[in-house]
Amino acid sequence: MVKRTTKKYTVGIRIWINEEQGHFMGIGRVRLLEHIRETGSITNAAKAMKMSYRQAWQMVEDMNSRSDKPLVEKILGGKGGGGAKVTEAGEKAISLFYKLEQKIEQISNELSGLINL
Amino acid sequence: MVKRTTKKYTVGIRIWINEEQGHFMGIGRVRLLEHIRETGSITNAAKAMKMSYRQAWQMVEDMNSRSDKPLVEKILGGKGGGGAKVTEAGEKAISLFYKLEQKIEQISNELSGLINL
DNA sequence: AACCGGTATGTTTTTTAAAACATATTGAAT
DNA sequence: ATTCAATATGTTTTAAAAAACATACCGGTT
Repeated sequence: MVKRTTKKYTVGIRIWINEEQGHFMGIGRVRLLEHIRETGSITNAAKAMKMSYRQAWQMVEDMNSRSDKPLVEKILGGKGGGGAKVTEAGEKAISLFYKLEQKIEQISNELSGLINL
Repeated sequence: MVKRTTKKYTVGIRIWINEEQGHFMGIGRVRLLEHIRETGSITNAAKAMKMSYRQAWQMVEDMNSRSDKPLVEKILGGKGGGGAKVTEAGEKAISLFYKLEQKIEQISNELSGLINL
């Protein structure tokens, strides 16, 4: 028995991807992309996440305009009024993010073990 | 020449310490502790950081009440009206935080190299 | 050409967090 | 016992972010 602390502490970590202008994509936007993939539209993705369509649309717009290739392809009008789909570049971004997050997750656990308050 | 991306991306990371009830101490509170150490009071620390005394006081209160031993010792009344000083436990928390942050910093750089968007 | 459901975008309202303000309390020093 | 500067705490105001609302546009389908 070496430690005699009463409280239990852990290390919390948040990770995101920065583009030149700053914050580009965090877990929230990744989830949005996934919901777009599932539902086929920004409207329904937003509903599923209980966020406003406006905000969801703006996030997509921001990501698209700041990445080399758009992460979401938007379809205007037509059958069903249109929709949105995650592009190949979008899928790549999603999996990259999870890869990074996974590495961090494990490191977070290691660091928690170092706490000696 | 293997990569041909136009944009440059980096990984951003935030780290903090959780106590059982959740967020306990991040970089903001660490800086507050350091300013208290420098100035000898919550009042002056808050001024130096351009935050309201009220908020600074509440942060100290929160940290003290949730840690085993208080991180800040507050002196009420007396010479100069009183003051505040960082305890041994407080100093320990500060250096632990920086130690964790430093490890993370380096990992952040490594991960940035993995980005291939 | 009328319909439909989603995109696109401006405007207003609500919510929430932070700041600002106000005042009482404390205790050593004079 | 008065003073002083800091702690302690309640109340009000401001500011920023999110949500809500409203409406125009778009283009296959019928």
